[in-house]
Amino acid sequence: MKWVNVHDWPRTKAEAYEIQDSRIDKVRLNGNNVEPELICALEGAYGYGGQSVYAAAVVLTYPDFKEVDRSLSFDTPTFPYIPGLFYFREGPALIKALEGLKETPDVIMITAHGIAHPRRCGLACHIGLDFDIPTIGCARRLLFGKHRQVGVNRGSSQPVVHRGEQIGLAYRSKDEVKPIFVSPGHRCDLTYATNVVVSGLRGYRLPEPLRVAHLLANKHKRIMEGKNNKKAKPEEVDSAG
DNA sequence: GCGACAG
DNA sequence: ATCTTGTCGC
Repeated sequence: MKWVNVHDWPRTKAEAYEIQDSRIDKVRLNGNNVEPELICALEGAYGYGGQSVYAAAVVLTYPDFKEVDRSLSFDTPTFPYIPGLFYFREGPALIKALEGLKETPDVIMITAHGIAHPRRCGLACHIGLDFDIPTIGCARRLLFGKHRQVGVNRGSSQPVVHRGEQIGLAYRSKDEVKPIFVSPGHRCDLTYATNVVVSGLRGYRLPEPLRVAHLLANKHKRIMEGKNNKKAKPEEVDSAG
C-alpha cells in the first residue's frame, strides 16, 4: 500500500498537536457501507524496555479470515507515549508495515481509538487519512468519553458519549470479560465499524483479525529479541559463570 | 488543584 | 505496552 497523505514527523508535543489539529477536519465518517472482501488488522508489540516497536499488518479474507498477505516492520520510536498522541509514537511502525503490503484491503482494523478521542482524531483516524482508506478503531481500554455500565453478557453494549454526542461503543465481546471499545477512524461510521468488529468475534475478547495481528506482532518480536535473551542485568553478568 | 490517561 | 511463573478457575 502507498502512504498517500505524507506529512512531516513532529519532534515536539506542540508540533504533534499542530499536525493533529490540521487533520481533524479531514476525517470523514461516511462513505462505506459495503461488506469488505479483504480486511487488514494492524498491531504493534513493544520490545524490551518499550524502546522498540515490532508491527504486524495482516490481510485476511472476509468473513472467513484466510490470510492472503502479511507484512512485518520494526521501528525505534523517538516520540514519547502521550495519551491522545499515540499515533506519533507508534505510527511510523504501523505505516511501515502497511507500506509492505502487496494486497490492498477494503478496511483496516487497528488496536487503538478512532474518534473516541479528545480531539476526535485518534490513531485509527490518522492511519485512515495516511492511506485514504476506511479504518476502524478497536481498543481494550477507554481513553476518552464516558459510558454506563455494560451488561455482563456477551453482546451487551453501551454508547461512549461526550457532551451528549456518541463517539464510540463499549461492547462486551465475551461473557464476564472487560468490554472493548469501538469507534470509526475514517471513511466509515460507527454502525459499520461495530458490524465489522462484531462479525469478527470468534469466542475471544478480540475480533479474529486483531487476534491474529497481535499474535503475529508478538511472534515477530520474540524472534527478533529472543524469548529469554533479554539484556542481562549487570549483577547477573558479574556473578554468572 | 486533582485525577484520568489508547499502546 | 513491557517486566514475569505459576496458578486459580471455568
